[in-house]
Amino acid sequence: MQSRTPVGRAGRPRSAAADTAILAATRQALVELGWSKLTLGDVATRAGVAKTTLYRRWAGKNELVVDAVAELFAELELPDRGSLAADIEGVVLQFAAILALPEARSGLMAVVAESTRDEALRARIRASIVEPQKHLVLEGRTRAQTRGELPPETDPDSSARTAELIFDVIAGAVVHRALVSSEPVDMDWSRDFTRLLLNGLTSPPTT
Amino acid sequence: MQSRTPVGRAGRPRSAAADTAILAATRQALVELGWSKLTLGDVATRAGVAKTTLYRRWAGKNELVVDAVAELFAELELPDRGSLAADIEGVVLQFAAILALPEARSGLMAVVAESTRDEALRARIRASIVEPQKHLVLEGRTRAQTRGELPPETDPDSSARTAELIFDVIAGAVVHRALVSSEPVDMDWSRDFTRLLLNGLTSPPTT
Amino acid sequence: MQSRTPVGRAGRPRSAAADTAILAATRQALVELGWSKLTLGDVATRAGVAKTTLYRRWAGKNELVVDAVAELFAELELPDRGSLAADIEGVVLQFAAILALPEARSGLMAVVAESTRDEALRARIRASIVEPQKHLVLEGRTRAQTRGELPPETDPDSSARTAELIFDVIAGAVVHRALVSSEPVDMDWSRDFTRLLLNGLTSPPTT
Amino acid sequence: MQSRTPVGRAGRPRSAAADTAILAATRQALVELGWSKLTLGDVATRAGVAKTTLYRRWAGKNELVVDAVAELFAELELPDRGSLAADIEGVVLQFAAILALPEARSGLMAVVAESTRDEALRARIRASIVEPQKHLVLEGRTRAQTRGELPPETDPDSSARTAELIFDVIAGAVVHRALVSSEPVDMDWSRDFTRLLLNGLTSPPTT
DNA sequence: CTTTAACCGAGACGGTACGTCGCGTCTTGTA
DNA sequence: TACAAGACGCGACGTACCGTCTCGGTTAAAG
Repeated sequence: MQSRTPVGRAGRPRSAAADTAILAATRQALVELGWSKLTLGDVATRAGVAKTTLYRRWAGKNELVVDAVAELFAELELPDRGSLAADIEGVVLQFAAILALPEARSGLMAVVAESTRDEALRARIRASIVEPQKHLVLEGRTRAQTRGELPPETDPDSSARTAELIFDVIAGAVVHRALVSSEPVDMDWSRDFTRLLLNGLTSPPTT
Repeated sequence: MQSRTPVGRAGRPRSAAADTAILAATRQALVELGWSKLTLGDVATRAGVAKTTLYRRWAGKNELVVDAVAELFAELELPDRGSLAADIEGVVLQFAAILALPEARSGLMAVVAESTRDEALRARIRASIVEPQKHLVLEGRTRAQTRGELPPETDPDSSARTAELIFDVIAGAVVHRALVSSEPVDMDWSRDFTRLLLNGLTSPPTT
Repeated sequence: MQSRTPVGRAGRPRSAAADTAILAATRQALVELGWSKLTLGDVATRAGVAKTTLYRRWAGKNELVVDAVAELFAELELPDRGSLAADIEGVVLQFAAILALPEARSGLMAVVAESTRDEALRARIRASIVEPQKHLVLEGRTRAQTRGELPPETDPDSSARTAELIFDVIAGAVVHRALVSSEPVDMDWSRDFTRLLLNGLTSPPTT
Repeated sequence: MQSRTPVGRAGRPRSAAADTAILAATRQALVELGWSKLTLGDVATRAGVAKTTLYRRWAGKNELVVDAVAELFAELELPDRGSLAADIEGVVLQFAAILALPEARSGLMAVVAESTRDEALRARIRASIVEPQKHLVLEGRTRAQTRGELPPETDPDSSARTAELIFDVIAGAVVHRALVSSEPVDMDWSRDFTRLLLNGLTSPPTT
């Protein structure tokens, strides 16, 4: 009757626990059902939450799955294994381990597919999942330069372009091997791939 | 493609025109609506065909879209441009041109996503879309060996493994650049990528 | 592919049994739940029918309940009990018996309430429920005139107006007694009411 | 009307203005939306009040609307127009005028419909809306007896029964004419009805 | 040149999920 | 203790597609 909202917050605050429960439930549903049979009603039930609560926080299935999958990739890091080749092999295997998780396989490609017609979704995927991994390439290069395995950068523009290129090559090759060719990304493949990346086609493999 | 009226059977044969019309309608719907909003009822209407006719020939949306998209990739070939580098750049640009088509972008990734939980679908995608392109790698290598740009094969096992690896690297990198990073696969990128593939990281680009 | 719809009917015809089952299920739900807790989903389940089938045939809850209730009133008739007074008493008791059914009580008033803001619904109620009963008044009057209990009509306009008036008085009084005052419409009340209707207030009851 | 802060209670007292604002908002919403589309959240907003405040005072939509509608009928009275017939015609027209208000039409029948399955609601309607009007019948009869238009009462039981009967006949007929037959309750109809009520069917109208 | 079996269009059917809306309750901070 | 604000669990809404099932009508190869 008198009102006058004095400052920022009014009303009951959103439950922080709900977010956690919903994202976990989403991953569980991805494992059991896969992307296309996952329903938001089912996720809500698993999370012990009402469907409306879910819709209040995410615009739809796509956005929800992006967030759920992003948490899986957040743990990637670049351990120092002593040489550039060993560092690359290590990160390739880590990446492959994540792609072996059903919740990642099913969810990741589906949102990428959806993003071909939705610029906002594409941006969200890049911001939440892809960009945060690019530091791996930059760190790896800096470390290799420190070791003297790679020459220092001269042209900053070329430097950035090359980093992007390497990222696309590594990420693309691993994803294609794992999800399209459907063959294992194991230590053998990782070694072959790394040798190709470092030496190129014209320096023949020395198997 | 998938049906063919059984031999020596009485009764009215299936309309051949229907197959063509349905696949064309599917691609048109992919362009206008994208995978997730494409409905089989709508495809049937566009094709001037009853829903039953469609279901008599395809098991579902996934199988239909695989066939519709496969026809897009069937036209890829390896023109002889005089050098291994030029051949690779050429095929990369051709591949990118197909991935620029909305019906390919939207459909391809979606069926790959679905295939993460459906072995039969995965096999169908490989048989219809992926495997037919591998000859590009084999032809390119043979041609390069003839030219003396690459040494001849010694170990047949290593030879096959390397071909698979190169295929995953090329296809994966282009797809990742085009659909995930969402950056253009143009002549510049194609040249950078080919140089990396041929020379490797440790032979620095000479831009 | 060839088509040319030759004549009237195409496609699978609607199930006649479904209509019957749906209306019966509606009345059962009215008995158990009442108007406001009746849901179309529940009616569909009771009828062993999909919700879509129900919506294909009725625009909404209102229209459905009108049809379901109309069948209850369809059985009203005017038995010849020998005198105008006896005839009126008989029809009043019949009417009251229907209003004693929970499915009639709950449904009838609710759709009348809804109809106060929906001209189409109001017309449907009149056409399906109300108008079909007016012949009771006309038959009763004709019969009474034949018996010499009432004078023959002179002015056709006045005749119609009076019939409408009598209908409103009888129907209104019984409904009000049963549903608003919530008192029994039994033989005593029926007799009192009939005496008032025939003799008026100024000819005092001779109880 | 229904609440009243308990005596001798600590804490902030309930706002009296809120009750008024809520009931007015309810009537306004009945006019604009009708019973079935009226929502308590909307009423609260219109009244400038939180939903909790509303629920603290009324159990639900039914109770709220009964109170809102009751205020409309509270103003009915029996002006002395000189004769029994004129008095009846006057009260009939007054009653009809209220039933012409959208907030009364829509609200009244709806709560009556709801009351068919809710004894407490039925009692509330009678206590708040119906019973307070019965004095009109009693006053009218007394006045007519004073004038000599009607004989004095002899049997108190019969007297009460007749008053109830007349009330049901008048209220029922007017409601049926206005809401079901959906015809105007104007001076002509009022005169016809009054003549029938006073003289009965067998004393033919002298139009 | 007729069978006759499979085809075809249309569209109704039993389902499932959608995304929204209102309910009545609760949890905040402020008065 | 009341109050405004608004999140919450719940359940129904009406719609859209799914994949299946009648229908009546057609069409080409087999008899």
